[in-house]
Amino acid sequence: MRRPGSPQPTEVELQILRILWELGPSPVRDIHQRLNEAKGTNYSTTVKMLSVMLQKGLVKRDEEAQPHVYRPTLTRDKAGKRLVNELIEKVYDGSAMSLVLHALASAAASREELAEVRRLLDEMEGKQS
Amino acid sequence: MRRPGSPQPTEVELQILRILWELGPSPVRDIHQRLNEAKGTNYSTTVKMLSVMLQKGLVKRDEEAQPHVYRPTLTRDKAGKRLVNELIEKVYDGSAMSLVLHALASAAASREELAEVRRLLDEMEGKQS
DNA sequence: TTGACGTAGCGAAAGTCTTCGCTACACTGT
DNA sequence: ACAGTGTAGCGAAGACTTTCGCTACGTCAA
Repeated sequence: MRRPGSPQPTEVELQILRILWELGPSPVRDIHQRLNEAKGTNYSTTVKMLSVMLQKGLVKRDEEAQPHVYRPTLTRDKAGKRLVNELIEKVYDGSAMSLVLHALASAAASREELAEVRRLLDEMEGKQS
Repeated sequence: MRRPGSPQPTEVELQILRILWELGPSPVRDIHQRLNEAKGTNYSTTVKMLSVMLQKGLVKRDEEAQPHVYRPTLTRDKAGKRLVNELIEKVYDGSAMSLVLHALASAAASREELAEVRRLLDEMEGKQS
């Protein structure tokens, strides 16, 4: 049993969250269109998934609007952070750096992005000493 | 359906892989001891999970040895890389850097580790330009 | 009002993951 | 040979996730 406050999104739920992150608050129709393109999902299924997610607290909806408008309760950043922490915990036994190294290694990073990492690195070193 | 070559380990499977990564090739008994400590699993369950994992190709076993000795087919690094890629794909829409930034941010990194990241960064910039 | 259409929802089926009871086999010491 | 102990495996149950058929309701135009 997962505790109510921190339900890790499942596969399809995550897929729906991604759509919502990209589109912003949307009615079922829009969400469904994307999901259906991606994997041929039936409309009923999309509605059901959203109702499950609503129950889990992964999305909220405005029932005033007609049709209802769904929005994610988690930002992409928050969800990402959770999943990263989980990954670090589960695979790297808590060593975040191993993960960073892997991620860097698999990244085709742009110069700007690398600079960004450097900046963060500087910041961290500053705080630390 | 997952294709046979790349079965993503499930929750418990990952837990068992971690144990194997730590202990090295081991008989069920040793694996079970750890798993049981961690979550009170029944011996039968451990055996079953291993047989499932064997079928999926996540572990191999030496049946000559008595009792049989299990070893992971994936290194921690390989498994980690796969999961990181999956995470990047699923949550960050392919932007590895966002993940790196998150991971860095959630890391209580030592000076040596930060230096290590810098070194890798240098290397990447070198190759790129 | 009536029919067509878009939207919402329930409940059950199908699929996957995890659990374990029970059975069976191999080896050891008596 | 036999009981005791450790090891291996099957198959089914339970939990959770994902799917969708079918029903119902509201709105709009004829």
